[in-house]
Amino acid sequence: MSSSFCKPAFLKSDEERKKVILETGINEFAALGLEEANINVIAKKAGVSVGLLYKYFATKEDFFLTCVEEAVKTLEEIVSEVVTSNDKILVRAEKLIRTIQKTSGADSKYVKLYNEITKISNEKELSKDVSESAKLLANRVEGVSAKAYSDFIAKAQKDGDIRNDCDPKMFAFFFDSVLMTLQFSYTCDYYRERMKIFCGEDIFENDEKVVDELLKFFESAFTFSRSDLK
Amino acid sequence: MSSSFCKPAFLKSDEERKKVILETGINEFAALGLEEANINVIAKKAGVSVGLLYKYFATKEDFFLTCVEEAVKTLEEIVSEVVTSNDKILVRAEKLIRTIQKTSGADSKYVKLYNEITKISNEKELSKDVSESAKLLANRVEGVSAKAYSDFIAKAQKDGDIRNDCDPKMFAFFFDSVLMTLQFSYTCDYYRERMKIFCGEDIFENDEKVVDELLKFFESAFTFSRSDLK
Amino acid sequence: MSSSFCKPAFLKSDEERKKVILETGINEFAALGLEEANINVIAKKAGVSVGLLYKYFATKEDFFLTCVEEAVKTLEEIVSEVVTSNDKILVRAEKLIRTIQKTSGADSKYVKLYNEITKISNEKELSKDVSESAKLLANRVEGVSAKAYSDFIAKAQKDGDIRNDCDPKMFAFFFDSVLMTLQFSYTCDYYRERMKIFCGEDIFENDEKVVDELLKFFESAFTFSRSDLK
Amino acid sequence: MSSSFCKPAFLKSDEERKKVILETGINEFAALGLEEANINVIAKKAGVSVGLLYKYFATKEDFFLTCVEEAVKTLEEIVSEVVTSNDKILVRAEKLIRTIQKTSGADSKYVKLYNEITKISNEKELSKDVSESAKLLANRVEGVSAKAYSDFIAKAQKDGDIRNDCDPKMFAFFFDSVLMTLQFSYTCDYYRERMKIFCGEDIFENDEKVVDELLKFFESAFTFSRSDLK
DNA sequence: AATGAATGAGAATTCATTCAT
DNA sequence: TATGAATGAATTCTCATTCAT
Repeated sequence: MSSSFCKPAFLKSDEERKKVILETGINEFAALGLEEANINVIAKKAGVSVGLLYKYFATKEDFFLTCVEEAVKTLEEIVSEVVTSNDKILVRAEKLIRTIQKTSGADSKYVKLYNEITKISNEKELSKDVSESAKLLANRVEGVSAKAYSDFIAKAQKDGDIRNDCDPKMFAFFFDSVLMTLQFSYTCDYYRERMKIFCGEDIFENDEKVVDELLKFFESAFTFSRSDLK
Repeated sequence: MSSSFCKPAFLKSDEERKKVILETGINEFAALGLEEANINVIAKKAGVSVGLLYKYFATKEDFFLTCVEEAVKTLEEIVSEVVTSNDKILVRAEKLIRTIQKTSGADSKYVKLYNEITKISNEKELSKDVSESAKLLANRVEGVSAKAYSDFIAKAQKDGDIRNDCDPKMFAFFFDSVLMTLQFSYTCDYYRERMKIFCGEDIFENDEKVVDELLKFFESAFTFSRSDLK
Repeated sequence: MSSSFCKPAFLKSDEERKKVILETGINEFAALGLEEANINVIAKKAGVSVGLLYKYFATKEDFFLTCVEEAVKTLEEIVSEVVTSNDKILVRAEKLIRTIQKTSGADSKYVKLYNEITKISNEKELSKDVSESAKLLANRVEGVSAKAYSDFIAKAQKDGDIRNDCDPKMFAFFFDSVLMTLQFSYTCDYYRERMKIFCGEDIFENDEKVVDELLKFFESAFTFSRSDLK
Repeated sequence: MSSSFCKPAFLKSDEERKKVILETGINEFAALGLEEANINVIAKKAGVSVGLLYKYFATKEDFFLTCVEEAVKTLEEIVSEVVTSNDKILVRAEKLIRTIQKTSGADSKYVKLYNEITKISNEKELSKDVSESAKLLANRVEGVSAKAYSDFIAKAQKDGDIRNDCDPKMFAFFFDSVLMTLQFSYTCDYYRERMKIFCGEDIFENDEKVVDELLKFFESAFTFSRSDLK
C-alpha cells in the first residue's frame, strides 16, 4: 500500500516519466535479474540521467523493489479481477487459465519479475531487507488468491458442490500450484521447455487442449471420488 | 551424453578433489546464484587455488554448468528411484511426497540449484550457450518423471484403474506441477512462505496432513468424477 | 581590500539572507572541510535554492572563500579587541588566554575554519587561486597580532620592562605560537587530545591552572634570566 | 605496534613494493589530503594495479591509516632520538630546533600528513573509526615527547637547574607547542607564511637567528624570573 | 601440475553545476 | 530574481581471468 521504496521526488515527478522509468526497470530486471541489470544502462534506456535515478531511489535495490511493487500491483489486479468473480469454481478456473494464456505476451515481464523474486529470497549475502521486502511484496499476489480460493472452496463444500472431506486451504494450495506452474510455463523459458517435455512440442499451439484437460483434472479433483481406486 | 563442461584435466584429477570441488561449487551457487557466487571464494573454500580451477574449467560458466550437471545427476537418481517403482499411482505419489519432505534438509542445495536454473534460462545477455545448456541439463530431471508418469498413467487407464477420458501426458504434467511446487515449498524460502500463506503458519510441522490431503487431491483427480459438478 | 569572492548579486541581497547563508556555510565548512561539505546540503540548510547560491557565487570554492573571509573578519575583531589594549604584556596575555577559553564554545567554528585553511594551503591540485586566497585571508588574523605583539614587546624593551637582548618579532612569534596552539586545543579535537596527553585528562576542567602556569611561562620568558642556566 | 590497518597480504609482500606503496601513499595523502587523493592515481604512480591495492587494504581509509602509521613511526623515531638524550634542556632544545630545520626538506611529507590528521579528527561524516584511529596514531608522537619533556623538566627542577614553582607537565606542553608550531612553519605552506609575517620575509634564510632567539626564549622561560615584571 | 599474486575493465554512487521555468 | 530538477564526469571498489614461478 505505502510505496515506501522510492524517495518523495519520484512520486512528485511527471506521470509519463514515472511510467517510462518503471517500465524500463521492470523490463531490465525481468530480463537480466537484480545483479545483472545495470543502473547506468537502465537510465540510458529510460532516457534519463543516472543522477536522476538516484534522486528518485536511494539504491539500486530500492529501485528494484519499486519495480517489483509495480509488477505485483499489476499482477494483483489481473488476478483479483478473475478470482473475485462469483462464478462456480470451474468457470473461474477456466477464466484463470485463459487469462494466463493471454497474458503470456506483453505482460510476461511482470510474471518474470515475480519469478525472479522466488529465487532472490534464497540468496544470502543480499541485504536481508531486500530479499525480505521482495518476498513480502510478491506474497501479496498469493494473498489475494489464497483467500479467494479457500473461501470459495469452503463455500462450495457447504453448497454440496464439492467433496467436504478435504481441507479447503490445502486444496486451494494445490489448485494454485498447478495454475502458478502453468503461468510460468507460458512466460518463463525454462518452464516452457519443461511443459513441452511433458505435454509435447506443440502444446503451445493447442490452448484449447490445455483448458480442457486442466478443467477435467480440477473437476475430478474437487468431486467425490469413486473411491475404488487403489 | 556426458556433455562435459570441464577440461580433461578435471576428469583425470583425484576423485576426492573432484568431489570437494563440485560440492563446494554446488553449495555456493545454490546459496548465492551464478552472478553472486565468487570463484576466488569457492577456490578458497574448496582448498584449491583459483589457478587450478581454471585448469579444470575454462570459465566460471563452465564450472557452474558442471556443478549443475552434478546436481541434476543426483536429483535424477533420487527421482528415478521412486518414480520407476511398480507401485500403484497413489503409493508412488505418497513415496514422492515423503521423499520431498525428507530431502528438504541436506539435499536442498540440489533443488535450490535446480531452482536457480529456472531463472537463468530467461536471462538475455548471458551467453546463449550457458542458459541453453543449463536448461537442457535441468530438463533431464523432468525427462525422467515425464516419461515415467505418463507411461504409468496410460497403463493405469488400460487397467481401468483411473479415468480414461484424460490425456496421460497432460495429467502427468499437472501431477508433476503440484509435486514440483511442493518440492520448492520445502526447500526455497519464497515458496515456503507462499505455502504458509495458503496452508497456515504451522503447515511445516504437519507433514502427515500434507500427505493425506495431497493424496486425497490426487486420488480424486485421477478417478472418474461424479460428474454432477458444474 | 574587500577581496570579494562573491558576485555583485550577493552584496545586493537581503542582509538577513546574507547572514544565514554565510553562517550555514561557515558551519558546514568548519564541520566537514571544503571537499566533504556539500553545496546542495548547504543550500537546503540555509533555506535557499542551489540555483540562488550559484547566482551569488561562481563556484563552490568562491563560496568557501567568502565564508572564510567572514570567519577571518570575526576573528580579527575578537583578536584586535584584546590585542590593541594598552595593558602591560602579562595583563594582555591573561585577557587573551581567557578569551580563548571562553571562545571555545559558540565561536569555535571560526577557529575550526581557520584551522581548515592551514591544511588547504598545502594542497596541490586545488586551483592555485583557492589555496593562495585562503592563505592570504587567514594571514590577516596573524597580521593583526604580529604587529601588535612586536610593537608592544619593542616598547616594553624601551621601558626596561623586559629583557632587551631579544628580537621583538621573534618573541612575538613564540608568544603567538603558544597562544595559537592553546586556541586549537580549546576548539579542535586533535589538539584537545594532545593537550590532555601533556597536561592530564582533567586539564579542561582547570582553566585557572592553565592561566596561572602560562602566565608564569610568559613572565619568565620575557624577563632577564638568572643566566646561570646551562 | 600491531599494524592493524592492512590485510595480511600486504605484510607478506615484497619489501621494496611495500616501501614504494607506502611512500607513494604518504606523498599523495600529504599533498592532497584523504578526500582529494585518488586511489587509482596512487596505484598508477606506485606502479601497481588498483586491484592489488585492494588486496592489501580493505578500503581507502585503511590504506590512509597505514600510511599515517608509517609516517608516525618515522616521526617517532626522529623525535625520540633527540628527545631521549641525556643533555641539559637547552642543549636538547637546540638539537630539536636544528632537527626541525633539517627535516623540512625530504621528510616534510611526514609532518604534512601529521598535520592533515589534526584536521581530520574534527570532521563529522567521516566514519568515526577513521578519525579516531588517526588521532590515536598521531597522538603517539605526542606521547613520546610529552613524557620525555615533563620527566626532564621535573628532574631539572630537582637539580635546581630551573625554577621549581612551575608544573612540569604544563611547561612541557608550552615548550612542545612552540616547537610543533616551528615544525609546521618549516613544512606547511600556511605556517610558513605566518612565520614570515611575524619574523620577516627572510627568516627562512636565517636558521641561526631562529636557533638563538628561541633558545633565549626557552632559557628565560625555564629560569627564575626577576619577578619585577608586571 | 599447482599456485596465488596481479590485473583492469566495469558497476554503483556522488555532487558541482546548469538551465528551463 | 529564484527555483530545484536534471545532468554526467569522476571515484571507490569488485572479481573473472591470467601467468610467472
